[in-house]
Amino acid sequence: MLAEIKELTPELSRAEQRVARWVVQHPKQASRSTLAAIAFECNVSEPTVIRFCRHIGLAGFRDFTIRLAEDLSRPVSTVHSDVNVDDAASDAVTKVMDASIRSLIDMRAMTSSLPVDEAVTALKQARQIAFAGLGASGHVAADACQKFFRLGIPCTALTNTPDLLQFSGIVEPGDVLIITSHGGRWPELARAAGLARARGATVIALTDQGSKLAERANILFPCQVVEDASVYTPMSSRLAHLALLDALQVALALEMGEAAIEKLRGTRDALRGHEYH
Amino acid sequence: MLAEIKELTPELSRAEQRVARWVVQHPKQASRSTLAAIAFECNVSEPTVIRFCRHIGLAGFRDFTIRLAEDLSRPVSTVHSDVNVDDAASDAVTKVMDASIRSLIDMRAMTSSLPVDEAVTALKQARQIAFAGLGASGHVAADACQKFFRLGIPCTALTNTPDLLQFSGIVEPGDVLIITSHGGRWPELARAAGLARARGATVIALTDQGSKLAERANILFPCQVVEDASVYTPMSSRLAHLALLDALQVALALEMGEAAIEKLRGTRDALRGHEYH
DNA sequence: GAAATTTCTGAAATTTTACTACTTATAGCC
DNA sequence: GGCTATAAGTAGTAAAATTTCAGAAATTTC
Repeated sequence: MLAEIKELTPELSRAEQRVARWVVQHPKQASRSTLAAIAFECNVSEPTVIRFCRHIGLAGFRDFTIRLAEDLSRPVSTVHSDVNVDDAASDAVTKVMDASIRSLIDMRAMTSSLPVDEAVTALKQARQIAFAGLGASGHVAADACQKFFRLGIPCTALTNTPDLLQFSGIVEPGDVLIITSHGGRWPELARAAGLARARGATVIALTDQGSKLAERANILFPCQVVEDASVYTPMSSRLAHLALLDALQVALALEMGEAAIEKLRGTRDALRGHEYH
Repeated sequence: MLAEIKELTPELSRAEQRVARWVVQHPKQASRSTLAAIAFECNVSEPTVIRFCRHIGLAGFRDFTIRLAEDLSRPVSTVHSDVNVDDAASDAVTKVMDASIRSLIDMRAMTSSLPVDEAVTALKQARQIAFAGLGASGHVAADACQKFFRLGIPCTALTNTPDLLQFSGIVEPGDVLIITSHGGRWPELARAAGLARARGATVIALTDQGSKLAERANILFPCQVVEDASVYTPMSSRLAHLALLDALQVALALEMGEAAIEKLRGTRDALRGHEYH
């Protein structure tokens, strides 16, 4: 419906165009405002707002608010997702959430083409697993580390360059190094991947397909990088990485069978007593 | 929301129950009716209908129609499929991804009822912001800390109990403490929230609605806890928390205006030279 | 089992909100 | 420039939501 309003805007009269523009920019607010409030916000009279509603094919203002409310909570994709300077706080929140959801959906769409089995096989045989990432990806690495460690596998998180490089200089064949990077552009990551691989470790990369890091990895989980449209754009890819690592952990646990279940139960029970005291 | 109404029905008075039942049976009609029409249909008086709206936690009848309309156009949450021992690795991956997506969608569906504006107002005035979380939520806290720090606001991440408790003993009025917790069951978190609040800080909690922590927070972002069906179930709520904090950061940046943009550009430019060398 | 207290419910009044009728302003055209 | 047509606003009206309050039901207490 917002798209429709945008489309019809040129055909409306001046004052009504003002209403149309405001509504498109503050859809959430619009759906909850009163007629008078919108008229005030747009500097037009109340009848103008009603005429606007009629012109876009609705019965009246009452109808308008309900339709808009329905529209706003419809499955994603309807609204354009770039955050705008004029957005009300709650509109921005919705847009950011939508972007996050989209990035997960995109990743899900590719699951069938991902090298899940290869990765699980490598992880199952690993003597130890290291998770590397810098900046925001560092948190992904740390989170994943904690996740996999609960399977009873020795795990480390490497979230700075010196640690990572040192680690890649001492890995042994069979060790697995999982490197997470948004764009794969940090040269140290590619270097570490090269070193680790040369020493016989398996390098798994979650990064952009065309990057140097991607080239040097044994197993690649490609993640298309969405170019930052504005300074506001948060790095939604990191959510996709987290979700993918969650999924890999579960897949690995299944592959490990009873052993994994026992470990997972162990971690859970250890916390339980503490939780309620 | 309809589910919620059903659940609350027994607690309502007789006349209000009639309204509740009618609404559940004619949700679409209810969303487009007037107060008088519904009162007539249910054979109750108009105030009764309003009281019904208030009892289910809404502001009034106006609020009711909009919420209902939003609710009705939401995609019905399909059955969440638990990971099965017999699943092939790639099936498991898909299921876990689906669960992650669902948890984000659920959160997105609630955005309209979240106290975004209150939170942004508090954050804008904050002298400093602290992000607290234990275990997996610790990574969420650390990630959020890094995000908000880029706006030029003094930020800390508190990911263990001693740090958190000490911090809550020295906060000053105007400071904001954001506590993230899956179930809100760790008693230390509630204690810290109480201490911080007593000292005049604003406590924002991302946690389960019924928890002690939730009670003690100034501002609550409720996150329904999905009971762990099996040991495999990963904590998807953490993704929702991350996405929500992303969204809050963007909302805050918008509210801060030019100042925020300048800071964000600054952080970006500082990295740029390094990225390609 | 009656009195007292609480809770519930609806009638009527009040306020707010959406909508209409009519008037004034504006822009286009001969 | 004056006429026409359309746009926008003022003021008023009907309708809808909300509040107040008093009577009715239910519950508790003695």
